[in-house]
Amino acid sequence: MGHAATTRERILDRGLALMSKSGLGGVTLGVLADQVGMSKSGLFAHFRSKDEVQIELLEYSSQYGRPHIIEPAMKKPEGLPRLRAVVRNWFGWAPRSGLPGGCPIAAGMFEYDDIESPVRDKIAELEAAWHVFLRSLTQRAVELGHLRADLDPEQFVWELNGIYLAHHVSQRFLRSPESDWRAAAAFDSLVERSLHVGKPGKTQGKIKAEAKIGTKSRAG
Amino acid sequence: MGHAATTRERILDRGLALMSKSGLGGVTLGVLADQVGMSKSGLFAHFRSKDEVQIELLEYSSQYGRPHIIEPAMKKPEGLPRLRAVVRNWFGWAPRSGLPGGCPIAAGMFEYDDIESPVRDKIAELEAAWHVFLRSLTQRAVELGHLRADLDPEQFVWELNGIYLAHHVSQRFLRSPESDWRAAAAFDSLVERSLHVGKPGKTQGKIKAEAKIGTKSRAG
DNA sequence: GACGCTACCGACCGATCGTGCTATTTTCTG
DNA sequence: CAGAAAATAGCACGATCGGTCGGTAGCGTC
Repeated sequence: MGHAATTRERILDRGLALMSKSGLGGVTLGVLADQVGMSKSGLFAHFRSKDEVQIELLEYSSQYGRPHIIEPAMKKPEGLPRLRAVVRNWFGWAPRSGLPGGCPIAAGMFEYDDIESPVRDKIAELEAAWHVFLRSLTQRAVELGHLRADLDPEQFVWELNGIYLAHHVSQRFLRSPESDWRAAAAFDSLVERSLHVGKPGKTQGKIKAEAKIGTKSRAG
Repeated sequence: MGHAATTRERILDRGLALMSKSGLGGVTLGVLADQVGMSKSGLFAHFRSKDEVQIELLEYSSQYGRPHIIEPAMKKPEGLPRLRAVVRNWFGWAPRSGLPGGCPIAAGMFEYDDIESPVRDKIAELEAAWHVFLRSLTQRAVELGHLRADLDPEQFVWELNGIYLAHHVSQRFLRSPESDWRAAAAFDSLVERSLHVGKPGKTQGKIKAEAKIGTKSRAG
């Protein structure tokens, strides 16, 4: 597969833009073929089904994001700096990388939350992989003492994901000019309270207890 | 519009379930008519267009949620207790209220982030109203001294919305059994750091600076 | 020059989409 | 019971959906 930069790539390129703009459901064989400038059947000959088009498109978008999000951050020192860099590149990566619509995977998680299909499985796979990656970064920051030792990396990533989604909505749906710095502020706040062991006030004590219980019940 | 119950309500009822399960785009005149048990044209006579069906469905879902989310919380004392109660009722309200699929408005925000249409406007309207409501609750909690005076209610609600979205994804897409307590923990953490005036350490100063930079660099 | 292979096209399928127009049935009113 | 009015159904339209099929133009190979 050295440099198969042929038609298939042209299809995926166009499809990526289309998916970003119109969502996964908006990627239609007819419309996509039109965008690429070939007949529907000509395009279809490259794939076994529409599902396959969508799945490859999702994979492609994931690969497409990597050099924009992960790679530049990998030059930063391990631990918190690298985590910060990844997050900075992550938030709003899609429009910044030439995808006019938002992150296709984020949109897909809402579009396919009930529909059972291989496309859904693909989204879940990508999401899980990204989740694991973020958690490993977080865990490394804990190991290096950048984040406090008793931090629950799972919870950290969970809340981080919330900030990302809020940013997505704030930017793409509400079109708020505040979204960037709101997200940055939220993230910094998340980091800040993950730095050192905070004074365990009564409220926090209760939280910890709840968290522990939950953690235990799922430990298996 | 006194008590025009009957068919229109039956349509909206069925439509609400359908919308929750299949998303806004899944609400199709044919399918909906089938669900209601009448002909497509018979159903269509009650509305001027499909857009109107969707818009009324969104409004209906908003009204539908109110007694499950807001009203029981209004019995709680003003300020933080009431805010807590609303949030507790808010997270996961849809499945808890008989909507098998998730919150239709949340899903709609991702589905219609690029499509310009009156449906989009309706979602934006509902979202804005909810946002205002949450902010007023937060502000009241500040006024009563339950939350710290220098808290930015806007940012509070912004982050709260992130937790809600993360919960939606965690529950509906990932189907994680953890979602409920993860969300509760995140919310408690958000409240906890909004209680008292945190020491404005050097880190926080740096945060502000970065946020400013980020905003500027992307402003173009 | 006949062959097979790949890439692509145009036409077409049955289904469903939103949406009109015209009955027909049901219900309300006098 | 008549007749108006409202509710519902029947039907057809153009468009689009995912997908199939038969065909053909270009190409390297014997």
